[in-house]
Amino acid sequence: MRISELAERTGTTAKTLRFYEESSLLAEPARTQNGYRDYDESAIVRIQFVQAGQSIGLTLAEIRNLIGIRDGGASPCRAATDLLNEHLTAITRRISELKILKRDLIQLKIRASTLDPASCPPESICHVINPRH
Amino acid sequence: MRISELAERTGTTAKTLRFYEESSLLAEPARTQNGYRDYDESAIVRIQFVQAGQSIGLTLAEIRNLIGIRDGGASPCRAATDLLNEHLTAITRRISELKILKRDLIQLKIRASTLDPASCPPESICHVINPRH
DNA sequence: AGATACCTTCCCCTACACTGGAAGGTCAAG
DNA sequence: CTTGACCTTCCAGTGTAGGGGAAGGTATCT
Repeated sequence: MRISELAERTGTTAKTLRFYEESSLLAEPARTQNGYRDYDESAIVRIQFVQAGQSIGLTLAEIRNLIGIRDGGASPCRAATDLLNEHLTAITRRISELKILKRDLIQLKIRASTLDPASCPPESICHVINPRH
Repeated sequence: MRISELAERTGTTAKTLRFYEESSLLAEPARTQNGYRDYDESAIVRIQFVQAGQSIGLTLAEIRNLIGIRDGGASPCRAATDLLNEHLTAITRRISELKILKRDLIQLKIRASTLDPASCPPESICHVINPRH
């Protein structure tokens, strides 16, 4: 199949598929006589793997790494599990950072409602944002 | 004071201060005879405002916008409050996205523990990540 | 023969907040 | 007189995941 059919069947664009190939996420396909890329069905599975990885927050570099392990003949399942754990830790940390930030923003809002804009000293730009002044 | 002193007193770098000036976050300071930047104390307050904005998650573009309103003669307090509300909404949404992602990752981990890496079909790259296969 | 809908490679652009480094000027100490 | 620590401007690169568009080739329909 040609590139735009593959793009349509995987819900992406031809541009993205060329980019994936360039990024070693997708093997170079066969070419027809006239130089067009000619994919077989296995390309679909490969792209779905990339998409599955992205949907759980893996970067293309991490996905490429897993593909590399598989292409090296080994099973990437262990590496994948490690990645999962890393991401879980990072996400958990990120969630608590965001919760703290959210609390701070709410505090700032409460404080802002007690302040009079007219009394905001120009040199501090804005006393809502800059509570030091 | 010279640029490296200002950098030290605000916990940043000379490079960053030049970048802020270039980005219209910091007014062009006076220059000494030899062309060195010569800051007065007001620069410190300005930089603290930028840092206060950053610490609550504002982008430099948003901070520049608030500064622009102040420099236009108005009080940016209203705009700042609007920004606060926007960010609150975005952060709240982001937190729930991350929570969903976290649940998904945990599900994937549980599933992974029931799978045998040896039985992972090579064409699906990794059955931990790609549950379709 | 011409329109159109594909396809190819190539290079640059996006946002974000800086950071690195080159090439050169200035100043005080030893 | 030179060393070292500053300072200046300017250009380019970082990482992420593509997107825009040019210039040109190809296949099909009418």
